[in-house]
Amino acid sequence: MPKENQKAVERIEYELTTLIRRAVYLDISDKKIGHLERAVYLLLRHLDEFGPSRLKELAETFNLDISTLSRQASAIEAKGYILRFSDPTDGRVSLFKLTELGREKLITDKKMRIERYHTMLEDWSYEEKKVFGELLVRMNEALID
Amino acid sequence: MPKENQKAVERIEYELTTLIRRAVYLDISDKKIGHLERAVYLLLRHLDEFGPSRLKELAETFNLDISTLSRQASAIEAKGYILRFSDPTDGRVSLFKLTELGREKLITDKKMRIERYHTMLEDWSYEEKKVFGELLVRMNEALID
DNA sequence: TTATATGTTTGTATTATACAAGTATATGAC
DNA sequence: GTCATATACTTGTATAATACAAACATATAA
Repeated sequence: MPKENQKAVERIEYELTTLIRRAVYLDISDKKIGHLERAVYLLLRHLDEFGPSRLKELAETFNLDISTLSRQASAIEAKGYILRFSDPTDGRVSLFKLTELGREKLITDKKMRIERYHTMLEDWSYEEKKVFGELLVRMNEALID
Repeated sequence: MPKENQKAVERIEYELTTLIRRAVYLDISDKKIGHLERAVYLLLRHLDEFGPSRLKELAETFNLDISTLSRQASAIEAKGYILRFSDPTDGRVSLFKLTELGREKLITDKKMRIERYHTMLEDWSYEEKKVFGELLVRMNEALID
């Protein structure tokens, strides 16, 4: 059924475009989840998941210019969420790692975000949530290129 | 199984955050889909779907300030994609509608976007695409608040 | 008919971003 | 070993999207 397949893809295109708009807004608005801005949350999450990272790595992860990450990291460092230290094997490299405060902030924020998703999805069955999560993983793989 | 349910929600939170970052990047990068910027695409799509609209309506739809929409609409009007006309029942109101050029651009762009999704999802079964689309619809409903 | 409300535009400030130039360190050729 | 080049990062500058506030035009209601 190529026609139904076409419809399904069209719906995904439509709904994903809508979802991105709404989700980005939600992150910016008063109703935003937690205390951390999205960029900060993602950076802390990356450090938590992958350990100490250099600017170049972060820039590539987020598809942003190194100069942008340089400023972001400095701002987050100034807040005390991350710590800068020199790579002992290469004096040019600044590595960043989470501070205890940063880790606490990340955990708190993650909890709040997950709590919000619990509420939003409270009338979904476990099976539906499971399948949606799995399909999102595949969608993310597809988006890498 | 509350524990598995928890894991499923955590995964959704994680993957959606990732998806938004990747998708927003894809819209900005060289690899961006089609010719229209996301804001323009969404505005044209709204006019196509809901017919002539006033600024206030567009601003609410996109959760943006009216002044922002005022400038966006002027820019899109200058490109010839939309047309401004006065509401005959209320002289304060500017209504906007698609021009023929605007509709053509929208159709072309939508085709390209859908084509890209076809490619990205080519190894998904029809059933998977169908379910994903349905769950996205529900996710979007959940996001409205 | 005048005060107030509504819809839009315009002025201004802020923020996130990219690109380019500059600085510090490392590496490799000789 | 020294110098040219490469790499990692920072800083200067420009741009674009945005919000907020003030201004302006039109409508509504007392």
